[in-house]
Amino acid sequence: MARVGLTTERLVLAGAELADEIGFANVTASALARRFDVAVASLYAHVKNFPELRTRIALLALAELADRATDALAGRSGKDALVALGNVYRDYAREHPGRYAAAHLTLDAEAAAASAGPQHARMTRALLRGYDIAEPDATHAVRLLGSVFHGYVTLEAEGGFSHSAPNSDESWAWTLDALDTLLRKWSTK
Amino acid sequence: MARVGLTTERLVLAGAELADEIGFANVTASALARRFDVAVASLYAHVKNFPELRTRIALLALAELADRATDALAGRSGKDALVALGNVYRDYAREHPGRYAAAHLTLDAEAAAASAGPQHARMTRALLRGYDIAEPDATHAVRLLGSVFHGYVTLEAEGGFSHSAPNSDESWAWTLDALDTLLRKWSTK
DNA sequence: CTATTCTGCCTATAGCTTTTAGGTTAGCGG
DNA sequence: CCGCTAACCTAAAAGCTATAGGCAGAATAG
Repeated sequence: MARVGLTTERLVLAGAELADEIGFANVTASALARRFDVAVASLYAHVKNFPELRTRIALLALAELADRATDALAGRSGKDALVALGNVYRDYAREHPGRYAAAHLTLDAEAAAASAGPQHARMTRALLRGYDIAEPDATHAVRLLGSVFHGYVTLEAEGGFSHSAPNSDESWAWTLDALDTLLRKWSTK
Repeated sequence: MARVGLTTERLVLAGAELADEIGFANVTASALARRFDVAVASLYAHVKNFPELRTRIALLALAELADRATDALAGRSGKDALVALGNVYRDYAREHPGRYAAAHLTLDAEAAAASAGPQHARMTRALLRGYDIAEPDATHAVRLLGSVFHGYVTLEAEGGFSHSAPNSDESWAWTLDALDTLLRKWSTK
């Protein structure tokens, strides 16, 4: 029988695409098998079990996000960097809703440590250097930025901002503006 | 055979409790049937199907949250009200993680309209009256507050803020402080 | 170029879940 | 006490995860 050439990587990537199409919660081993036109049991040669596949998709998403964030921050600082980083998360969530959801799968300790998660915190902290904020305010600010980015993006995805004027792009710009003034206010400069 | 006395309400309530114990995603019709020591098929006399049960749990959570928010806002204004409302969401999410997750289930249009969702937006808007912010800034601010509250609470639940000093309570207080100064700055007063 | 080994994918199977169809019986209204 | 409603049942179909073991295509050794 024609071999399809499955590998763990291809499975994870296909799972990520499937997540974007039908939602991360609906990514099932059988759906994945159907997509490769392969028996479900064949997948188990490449992934230990289904939860493992899900965390691998999460790790992929976190890594892709970290790549984009690294690019976006290169050569920028201050509000420029703030806007760029915020847009990385928002754009990624809109282009790849399933992957974005996967990125917020709760990982066990080892997986979390091996993931690009800590890198995200470091990048946000790096962004704050442009505002010159001392500890412990810097940590608080990292958490605030993470909360706003994640909260805005998920509420937007739920459709929370689409039912009334003004449109979401305006609120997003306003929000980034507000964060910038807030951070400048806390600056020790 | 001894009748247990199932009703839709009891099922939904038990589902909500189950969600808090094992996670909203793990609330299954069979788990619910086991909890009542009843055959699974018996549930279908009280709920049309499983998705309906999930949305009913979501509606319950949204209503409970709205109740708490109403109480919290009564007689308060300004930063006092801001802190009270924020704490409603954070405390609810920590006491009832499964219900909180349920509250962010994406509902179809009719269910969403019939839910307490819009009420939450109205309450946040009411809170802003203490800051006297004109449109369209008020709408932007409603969305910002929603984003911060939801984002902070979910990142905290994921364990994102528990791995390093300062502890989460301090960041939360700092965040509410920051929001207050931000809103006062935008005040037209 | 053949023989052997490895392994990618298979079928079969078991246990769990959701959902439908239809039967039985408890317990109330008359 | 009779009968009706509805609460709960068993049976069964269909889909999902996971394990075990088999076959044949591909890589490798000689």
